[in-house]
Amino acid sequence: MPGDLFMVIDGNSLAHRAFHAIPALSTSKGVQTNAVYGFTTMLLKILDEKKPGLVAVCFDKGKITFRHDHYSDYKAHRKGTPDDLRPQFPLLKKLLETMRITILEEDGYEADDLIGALTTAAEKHNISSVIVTGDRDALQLVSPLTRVLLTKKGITELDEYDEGKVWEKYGISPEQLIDFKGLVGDASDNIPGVPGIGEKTASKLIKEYGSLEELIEKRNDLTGKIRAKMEEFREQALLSKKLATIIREIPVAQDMDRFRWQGPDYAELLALFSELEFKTLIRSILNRQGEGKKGKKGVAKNDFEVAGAGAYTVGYITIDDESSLKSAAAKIKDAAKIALALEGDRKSGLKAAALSIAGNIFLLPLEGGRGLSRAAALAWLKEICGDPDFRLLCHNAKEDMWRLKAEGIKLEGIFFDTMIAAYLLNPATSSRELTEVALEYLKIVLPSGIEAALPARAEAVRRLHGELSHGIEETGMDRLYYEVELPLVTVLAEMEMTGVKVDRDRLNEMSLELGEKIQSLSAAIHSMAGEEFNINSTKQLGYILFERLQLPVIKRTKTGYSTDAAVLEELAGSHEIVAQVLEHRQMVKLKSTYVDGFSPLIDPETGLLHTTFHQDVTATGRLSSAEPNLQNIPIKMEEGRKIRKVFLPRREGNIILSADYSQIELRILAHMSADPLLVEAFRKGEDIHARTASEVFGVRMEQVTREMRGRAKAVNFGIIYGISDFGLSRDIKVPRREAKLYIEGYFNRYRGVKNYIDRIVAEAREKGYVTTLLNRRRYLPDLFSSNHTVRSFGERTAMNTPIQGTAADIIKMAMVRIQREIVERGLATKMILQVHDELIFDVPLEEFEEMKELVKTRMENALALDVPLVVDMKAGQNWYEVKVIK
DNA sequence: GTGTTCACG
DNA sequence: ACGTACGTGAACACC
Repeated sequence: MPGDLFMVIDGNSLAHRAFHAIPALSTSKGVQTNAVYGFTTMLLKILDEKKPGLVAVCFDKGKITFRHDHYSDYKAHRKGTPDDLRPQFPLLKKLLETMRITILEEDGYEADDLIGALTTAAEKHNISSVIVTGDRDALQLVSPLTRVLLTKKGITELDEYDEGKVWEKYGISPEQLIDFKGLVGDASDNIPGVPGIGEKTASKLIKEYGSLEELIEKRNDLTGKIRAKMEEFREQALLSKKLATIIREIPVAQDMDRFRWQGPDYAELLALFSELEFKTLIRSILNRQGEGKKGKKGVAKNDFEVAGAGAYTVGYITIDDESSLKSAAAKIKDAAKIALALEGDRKSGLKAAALSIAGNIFLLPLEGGRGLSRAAALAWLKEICGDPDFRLLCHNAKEDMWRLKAEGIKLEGIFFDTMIAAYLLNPATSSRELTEVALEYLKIVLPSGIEAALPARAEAVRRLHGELSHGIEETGMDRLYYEVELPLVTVLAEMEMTGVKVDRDRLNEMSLELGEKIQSLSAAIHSMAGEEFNINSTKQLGYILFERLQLPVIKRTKTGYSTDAAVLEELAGSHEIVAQVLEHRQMVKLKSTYVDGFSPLIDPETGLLHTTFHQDVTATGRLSSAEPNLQNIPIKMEEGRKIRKVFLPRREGNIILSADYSQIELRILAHMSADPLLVEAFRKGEDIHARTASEVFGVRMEQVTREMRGRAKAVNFGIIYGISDFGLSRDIKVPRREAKLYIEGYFNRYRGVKNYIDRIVAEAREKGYVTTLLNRRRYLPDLFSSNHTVRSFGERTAMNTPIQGTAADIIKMAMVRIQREIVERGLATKMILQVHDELIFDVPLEEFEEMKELVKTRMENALALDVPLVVDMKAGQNWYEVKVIK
């Protein structure tokens, strides 16, 4: 047994440390896990580093220890365990159980004392120990056989102390640390020590006299104040030393063998990590386990799954000649479903395809060099992908459509998209990469880089279909999935591929103009500042404004001065430089993000801009747009709005048609809350903000001023976002008390809305999630946070998501139907953009009247609510010129 | 990679 | 007592 290292861990200390080091973290169902997570990472790391043969974790047990018998105020000032930490202790114990690590706790003793007893026992057996803790008191246990690993910053940095290091750091021996503490005391444990003696003096005295007892005995040698203190407080000093001393004579740990560590029960550990949603940890464990396994001869074998108790391998057949193609084709033809995985990017074309059916996985290489030509392989792939009668399973089918487009293949039979399904099941998770989804739902780690990776992906997609389709039905999202999201995939692909025509000449002109404007603004700003600096740097700008020019600091960020637009507007009166900076900011934004940002993304052949719509990003169900983002093209400010002039119809004579829902979110609120006033206003077709003003300010509609209407409008927005008086007051620039009155006034008049908000939050708390009209779901773990700010955020999300999400449901339904109708009628019109509540079409002149009617009707009737949906139609020669049409 | 700012609905 | 409206993507500076 000697030679083995004994690792003794202070469970309480590390749990607290982990709790504070890891920001709030919880499972999708709201179970707090930050301390468990931090503890686990730390534990795995040190076990891996030290590879101990024996391990024990000690916990405090029972509130009263022998130290209270001696001193009733012991630890009186220490705060109790935080509410969010306490429930994590059972999880920690469960973790240690699955790690097969022995837990030690004894009534009436602190973890410290147990640790002391254990290491002392180990020393008797001549076993080296290492103590892991965040508590410096453990340093007194350091000896030739015992070291201490002390947590430094965070959870991963540890300092190792042996005797030499203690001497170096404190100038005294480990045993003398308790004498030292007898003098100095410890505020956190409420150990008094000797008042007036600090670290410096204590250190000097102990070095000179060797121990506290010796010092007290020879106190007459001392002089002045210290002598008087030692006389007066000598009992207190001795008591302090006793309190600080770790008791080593607890009758535990005679049999060291009970701490022998055999390594974790991996199956149980994976199950626990899965329950706690520790995905990174699952992956690292699976990776570690999967090392060193190789395939067999003949059928290529690939161990991409290591789940639970046993490894699981999957073989695949490479299609590399006419005969293997023929036999594969025969099997594929009869397959009920075919999972597809493609390799290659949008530009360079396909490199390989993998197909998985029940019983067989095929790899189809497409880079030649084998007994099958690329053309023959692609021809077969086209037979499968181009035939709507096959039931194809994909992960991110839209991306596959782009990959296949490069080979002239249109993907037809999309039967299931695992990425979209995973999104609906939990839209809040950070990534929908196949690797992540497979890990979560199949508990497998997909290989990467090797040839076998693609067959593994196809098989994962096939298996995921089973899991996810089940989940979609169980959560009542089948209609949303099969009738909205899945058909939308092809609609979005069509939109992306169509692209938007851009006026490159105008773009270049704008770039030059903006460049000149920025130049002259820069010169003016630099001369007013009296020096050259980078205006784009908030740090440098902050220095100029608040230090050099001494302007008042309005707001701070966590790293320095805030210079955002709100701050600058407030400073605009103080110095003429400020307005110039604001304008400079605006121009730089327009030039870099839009004008110059587009250029590299425009297809040089066609002059088309192809955005990517992401269907799996937002937590609410909205789409997002990227590379470039065409959902945030300026409109509010005239200078920016001009950018819209570069967006043209794709052919001369075509027209841009824009259709946007009027007040869709407030209408949804009216429907969901059934508030009589709100419903009535919409049914009558009233000006909703004016009506709100009339209700809140208690005046007749005719008496509503512009200002009143503006404020009411802000209140209406606020209601949707989860209003606070603070936010409203900031937005409309009235005192907070006044904002508060508006909100109260609103809820007084619109009782139905108030009830709806209360109801939705209560329901969310009960179920852990909220839903939209089409049953789209969002889990809200924040609702159960003990942090007030986080919890309030959860509550606002609870009320906003059903509204924003239902609006997303509605426009998505409209898109699917409009696209279907365009195809059925054989129209040449193209849907080109969606901007949350707006659809934009590129319409040939001869289809204009038909499309106007079609779009308006389909959008307004996408979903029947208790209030009408109203769509405003605009048209023009470019996106800037669009004007309201009847 | 993070923080700040700002464009949109 | 707390910090503050919901949802995005992109550019830039700076570590």
